[in-house]
Amino acid sequence: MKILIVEDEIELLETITSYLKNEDFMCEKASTFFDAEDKLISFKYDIVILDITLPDGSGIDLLKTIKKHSPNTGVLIVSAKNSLDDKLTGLDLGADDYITKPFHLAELNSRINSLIRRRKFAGDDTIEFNEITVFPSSKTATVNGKPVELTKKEYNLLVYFITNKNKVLTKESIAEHLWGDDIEMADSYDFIYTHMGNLRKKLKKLGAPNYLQTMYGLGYKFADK
Amino acid sequence: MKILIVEDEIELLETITSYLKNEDFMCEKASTFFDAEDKLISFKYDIVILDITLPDGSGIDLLKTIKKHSPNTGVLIVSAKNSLDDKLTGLDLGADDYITKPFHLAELNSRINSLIRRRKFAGDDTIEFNEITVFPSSKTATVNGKPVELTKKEYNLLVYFITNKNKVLTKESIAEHLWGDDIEMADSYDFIYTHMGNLRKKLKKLGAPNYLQTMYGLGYKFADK
DNA sequence: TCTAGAATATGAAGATTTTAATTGTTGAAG
DNA sequence: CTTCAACAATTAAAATCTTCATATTCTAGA
Repeated sequence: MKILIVEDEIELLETITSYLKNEDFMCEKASTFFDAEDKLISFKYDIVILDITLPDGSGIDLLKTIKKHSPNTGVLIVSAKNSLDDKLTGLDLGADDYITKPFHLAELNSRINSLIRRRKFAGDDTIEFNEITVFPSSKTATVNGKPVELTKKEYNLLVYFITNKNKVLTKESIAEHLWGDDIEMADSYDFIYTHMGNLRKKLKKLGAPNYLQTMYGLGYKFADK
Repeated sequence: MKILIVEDEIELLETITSYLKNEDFMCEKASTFFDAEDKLISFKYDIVILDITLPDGSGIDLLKTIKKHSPNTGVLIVSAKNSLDDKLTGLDLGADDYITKPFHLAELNSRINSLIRRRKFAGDDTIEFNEITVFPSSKTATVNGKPVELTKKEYNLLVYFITNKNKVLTKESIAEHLWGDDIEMADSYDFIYTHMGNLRKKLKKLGAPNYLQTMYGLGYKFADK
């Protein structure tokens, strides 16, 4: 998933970039109109985060350029302006979403993810970890090239772990992520043990090491060794 | 669900109010600091939508008043300012969420709903339609006072219909609302027929009329007659 | 090191959800 | 007024998810 971030405030540009890199996106930066235009014509991006208030040109023109050269690229407009007109103009011209400064990075992240979902960019993309490969477009996965028969919950569990590799995930966060509103928190979470067991069993059967490590009293971690 | 809207821009105040009334919230308005303070002390609200930039007093002080008199009230701060400081101050002082002008009414609505979910305000609240009563706090429902044994999907289905009574809901929107990411759109939606049938059967068994009307080729409508 | 209690794992039963096949219904076109 | 095809309902079976009872593992503290 390749993202171009167009933002003239250097500090904010760096903040966003390092945050999104940490979320496992491939990021490139552009801090001027011409830099952005150049990169947009030369390379293909899945998503462009576009500040429309640039000092040396209008972001709206960049939006037109994007839609002309690669109509499948998703555009998330960032603006400090309070004008509703900007918002509407942007959305009319084909932007996919709009976020007003200041914003929390978490919100930016969630908008990017909802954009990915809506547009099904996932089509071109795979998520990998050693011998395991996940294909979001078809919601399937393979181990050493052999397909794993995963149920919906197991698939979601695997994706959640693989996209948060090397991080300890608590049962609470797993429950929140996979079940959301449907689950009353502070319940027993017993079912997670079951799903973990089933997922481990299926991955093991196809020859993957047990990456799903139990961190006693803390949660689980998906990692090597 | 009782909501107080504190906003000095009269036009916006009216817009928000009529929108939220249409979403079946009980709304009251306050356009000045003193009006708001008066109402906050005299009545109990589940949620306060609070513009912190009032001409005759600081919204931050109102926030303190709210937290002092009724700590369980949820507060959604509205601000035109771009300052991150305001946001943090507000959240530190006990606000539950923050939205920057300008915003779409749909976004306001979704934030209110997520606030309701998080705080479990639903505890005090019921949703009713003739002989049917839904208790969000326990995720249960009754018909003529007799409990209906509903599964999770059936419960969600009933809530979605009853909170959108008299509106035609397409199979697509039902699928999106109940299954969200977990479902690939443009699928068959066959399972909705099954769930509809099961829900109808259970409601009928307890003596409720068939409110779940089929709108051939369009979807379903939950309504009288 | 040993032990008790908490945390996690496992397997099978029970409940729910989804699929699939069949039957019934609707409304537009002839 | 028919016919036909799309839409919807119904039912049973299959798959999945959750619960429950039991077993195992882990860790802090004796």
